[in-house]
Amino acid sequence: MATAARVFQARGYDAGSLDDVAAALDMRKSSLYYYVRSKGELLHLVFDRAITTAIEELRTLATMSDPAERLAALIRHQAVLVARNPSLFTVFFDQRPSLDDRYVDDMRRKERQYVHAYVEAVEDVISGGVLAADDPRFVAQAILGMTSWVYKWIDHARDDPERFAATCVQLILGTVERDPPKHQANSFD
Amino acid sequence: MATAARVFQARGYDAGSLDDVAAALDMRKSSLYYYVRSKGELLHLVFDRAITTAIEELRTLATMSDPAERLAALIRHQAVLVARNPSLFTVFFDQRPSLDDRYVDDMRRKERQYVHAYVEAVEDVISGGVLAADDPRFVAQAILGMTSWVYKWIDHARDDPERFAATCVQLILGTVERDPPKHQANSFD
DNA sequence: CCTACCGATCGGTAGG
DNA sequence: CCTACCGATCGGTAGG
Repeated sequence: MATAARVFQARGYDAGSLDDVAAALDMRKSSLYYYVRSKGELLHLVFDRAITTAIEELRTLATMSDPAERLAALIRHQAVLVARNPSLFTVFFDQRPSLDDRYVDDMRRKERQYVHAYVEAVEDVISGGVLAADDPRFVAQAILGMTSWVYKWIDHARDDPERFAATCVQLILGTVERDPPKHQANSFD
Repeated sequence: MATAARVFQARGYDAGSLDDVAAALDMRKSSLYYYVRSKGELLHLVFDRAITTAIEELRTLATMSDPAERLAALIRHQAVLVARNPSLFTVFFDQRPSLDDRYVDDMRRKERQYVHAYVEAVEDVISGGVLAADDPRFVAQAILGMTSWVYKWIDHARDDPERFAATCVQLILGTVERDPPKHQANSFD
């Protein structure tokens, strides 16, 4: 899946052939069919890995009681997760039109649930008075955009995911980070 | 170009065939070759339209003297531009791997210049004390992410680009918008 | 996990 | 701007 993600990131889903994926794994194309039924299933496996990883780590964070701390954790979560797995999320975010129709409903459902966690955190922070804004959905999408976008520009030679995450938290919540919590290494790239 | 952008947005560049583009224009595929030399050239035309439109409107905004006002204008510019032309910018942002190698250097040059205008505006606002942050590049990319991301989720039936733009400005600069400036209608979708 | 191969799609051209 | 057509690529299968 990680190899497929890298191939699809570099060439796009259609142009990235199963011959390319197999070559990167030092095998022949037909051998891949021992593991997957079709190229479409392989793409779905990549999508599923992305959304499942994201949701699993989110679940524990969503239980934090202090609204501002919870939102800060969600912001760091998305920035660090995407920054650490650029090829996985490049495919997830940019190859949506190639995903087979039979998977899209499930994917959209999980994504809506994901966005909802951010909307809820934003609402809680707004009612606590830490943040002023009219539309929590706009704020949540702005946050998801500023953090997710990192896969488009991050250069691992110079940019530290944790430092970028801290910048995002500061921009939204206006507080300087003192003791950023440790994130577990969770990279597929 | 607008039709091609819509086809490539819906199906992706490779899966969106010239037969599809031609059908949407009520012609035959071969007729397209009167206007473009190749499918790759058509894609480049879409890319060029996106970056050129973005840069042209940016040029006038970049001359504003007040740093905070200038940054606010840049934020609104990107949010409204992308929100109004989702198919154009979906192709521009997500079909990069399909762009022919001979165009990528030019595109990256223009993009760097574009990002630089945001970095500069952020630096000026920071030295003015309106915003506190260590790395202007992180802040600029965060701003470009929160605004550009709008093409992924905007629903024109319920979401107003200008209102979202105002939310972004408020999140970054913390001031409530009173009299948002009118933007010219500039939509290709 | 391999070699050999088939069939559909699709970018592109000929010629009008 | 059209009809007719070619050739390459590539997902997928047969059979081992």
